[in-house]
Amino acid sequence: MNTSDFLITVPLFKSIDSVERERFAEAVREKSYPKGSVILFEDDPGDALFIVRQGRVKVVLIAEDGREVILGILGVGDHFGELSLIDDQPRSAHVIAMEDSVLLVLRREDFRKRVEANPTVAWSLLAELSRRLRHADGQIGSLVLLDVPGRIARMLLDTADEGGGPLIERALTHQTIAHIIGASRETVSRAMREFQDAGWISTEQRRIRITDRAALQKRSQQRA
Amino acid sequence: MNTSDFLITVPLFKSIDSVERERFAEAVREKSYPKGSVILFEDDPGDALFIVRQGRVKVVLIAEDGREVILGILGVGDHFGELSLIDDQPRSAHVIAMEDSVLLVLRREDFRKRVEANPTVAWSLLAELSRRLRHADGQIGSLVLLDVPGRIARMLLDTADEGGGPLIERALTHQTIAHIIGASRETVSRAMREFQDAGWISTEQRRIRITDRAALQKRSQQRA
DNA sequence: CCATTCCGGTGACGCGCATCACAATGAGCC
DNA sequence: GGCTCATTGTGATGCGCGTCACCGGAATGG
Repeated sequence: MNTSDFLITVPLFKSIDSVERERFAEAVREKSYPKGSVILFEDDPGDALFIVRQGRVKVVLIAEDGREVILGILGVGDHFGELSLIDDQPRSAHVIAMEDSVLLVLRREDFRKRVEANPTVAWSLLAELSRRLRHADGQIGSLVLLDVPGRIARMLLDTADEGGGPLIERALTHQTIAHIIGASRETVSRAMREFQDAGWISTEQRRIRITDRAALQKRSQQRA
Repeated sequence: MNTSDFLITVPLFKSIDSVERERFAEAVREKSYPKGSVILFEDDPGDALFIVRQGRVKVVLIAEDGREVILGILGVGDHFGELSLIDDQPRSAHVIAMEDSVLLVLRREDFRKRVEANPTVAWSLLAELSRRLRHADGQIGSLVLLDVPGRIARMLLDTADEGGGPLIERALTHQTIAHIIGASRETVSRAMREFQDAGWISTEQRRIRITDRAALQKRSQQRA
């Protein structure tokens, strides 16, 4: 698949016509990152937008002692790095490749030119930032108002929703879930086991099936 | 001060000309809210943008048992409610007047029309959402990576920065700080006392002076 | 100016969860 | 297959902080 055809599948650009899409396609460069490599560092000045063409990356904050929080996991069609292009501030987090990945890179100048020529892209961007802001606020709420099992329940429901059904494929490891919800790996293990014993979920290697949505929903709204 | 003159002072509209500003001024309605009243409810459908003309409001999530998190406190010139206008989703949080307040209300249709006529406003909006997203991500990081004293230190530094000096006027109550950083009132009290005893801050009724910025900075980057 | 509500301070107690420490199973690789 | 590294399961221990309880003082408003 060529770059222009790929861009059709990216929500951010779905509203623009083929001529403009071709312009975007010409402006991007493709770059590969092996698993584990750092794509960009927090506090660096940023002058590019990235679009995931292949693979998966995580957006993380890392404390001095090495503990980390995952702010987001991005897959094919997702993009990151716009913030620095919009407000000229340094990168707000690290981005690391979770698998071997291929990214499209769009430099600030090209980005600005293209967005100015396509006002609808600005609107798509607003919609995307709104989505992320809602999600971030929800995370803050979870962290303060829910205990660890509650946060896990919430996350399972969210993941299932965006997956479209009660079956979660390619489930994240307990360690990764722990980094996302702000807990330890061990606590996640124990909570997931309890959910299984309670009959709320069932797991068969890398897959989680939600068998009692109502129970999880209830658990995700209150502390034990 | 008439509405149009007030709008000059609002960052969101600072880039538009006086003719367009007049149009905005004609499109808004003014509304008063007594202290403690709820301006909008989470999950309600939203079809208006609000601009604070007088007073202070808080954006909050509230759990079933009544516990609350404050996502933000907005003062004169700040605005809220854009998310629902952008993505047509329900309100993501409650907004409550912390003091007697006067708000300007701009309905969806007028908002859309005006923004389409003024592309620069879309850019201002993008910048504002970026700011909030960075802040929200920072909050998530704080909640996961820092203990309560660390979060307080961070908040004091942030507040001092936007105040422009080491003196924080009209400081928030311990209870309010607790709601913002996700802690209990008592723990905030004890931590603030420790900061004082350590000589990092000094407080004289409603005012906090940061006397050892470096110490606070260090404390805000690691756990005890 | 008194009464009521708000605010800050401090002790005691208990629990959720991080942390440490291993064991066991599973997955990728030569 | 056998080796290694990633992943999960589970016990023991300790502590940060929420919660409850109660106090004096400041602010507010009728």
